[in-house]
Amino acid sequence: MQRANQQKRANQQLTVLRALGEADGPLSARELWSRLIGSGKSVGLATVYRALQRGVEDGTLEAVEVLGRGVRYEPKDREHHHHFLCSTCDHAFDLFGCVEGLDSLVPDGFQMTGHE
Amino acid sequence: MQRANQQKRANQQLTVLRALGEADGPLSARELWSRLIGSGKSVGLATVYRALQRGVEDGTLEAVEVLGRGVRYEPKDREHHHHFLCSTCDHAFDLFGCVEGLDSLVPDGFQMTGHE
DNA sequence: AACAATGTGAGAATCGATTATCATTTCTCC
DNA sequence: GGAGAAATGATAATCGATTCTCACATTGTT
Repeated sequence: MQRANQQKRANQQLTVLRALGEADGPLSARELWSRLIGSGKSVGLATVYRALQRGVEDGTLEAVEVLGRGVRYEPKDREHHHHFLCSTCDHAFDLFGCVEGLDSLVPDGFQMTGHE
Repeated sequence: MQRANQQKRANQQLTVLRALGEADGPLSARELWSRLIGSGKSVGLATVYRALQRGVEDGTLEAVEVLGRGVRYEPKDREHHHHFLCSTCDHAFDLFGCVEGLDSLVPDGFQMTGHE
């Protein structure tokens, strides 16, 4: 029996999603996991993946691609925005607002359904 | 000794780079390889990787990231442009021209060095 | 031709990211 | 409190992409 030095572990999913919601940009599964561990929360990487996966399934989260750094996740309730990657700290941040002139670039025969 | 049914194989690197140059957009190593094989050219996947790698090293090629589809390569001599992914055929095409209004989105404290 | 340097192909090995497995633990509902 | 469902963590397995290895082919040089 050992429990004393083991912190209470309940509904880790919420813990995970909450941490993601507090981030200033999209996080990868591993980044999110690191933050959790770093802040003293004890969760397994697998649980983080599960939480993210469900989040995407039920539409709470959105998976976005940040350049060559793989998939990252963020709450879907944020308004339309983009991201930028800081070349100094290598972290992806939210970038609110949007560019213009995209429509005019679309070649004939194609129809734009969205942009990232 | 077997040679008859084996096509002449010389400077495959050139064959690879030429094929890439004829593409209408950036190609991944595998895509490029498939095209070569498909068009009757016999090259090894490893050779394609080597050709791309050297191309990037000597500045002939540029590695670009296309959404969640991994790294793709294209000749570096093409003027500044972007890409779009056809959701029907799942192929990445070149998109000439550029968007506007990016500068104004950059938060204070950051400096934009480029965009993709 | 002979030798050394380089190029090539096929497949094994590696590397990261993600998923699957399974023994436990926690929850939910009676 | 107890039974079964769901959640969790540790780690093995998987999957793709890329790199490595190595025997052999090709080219370049005398």
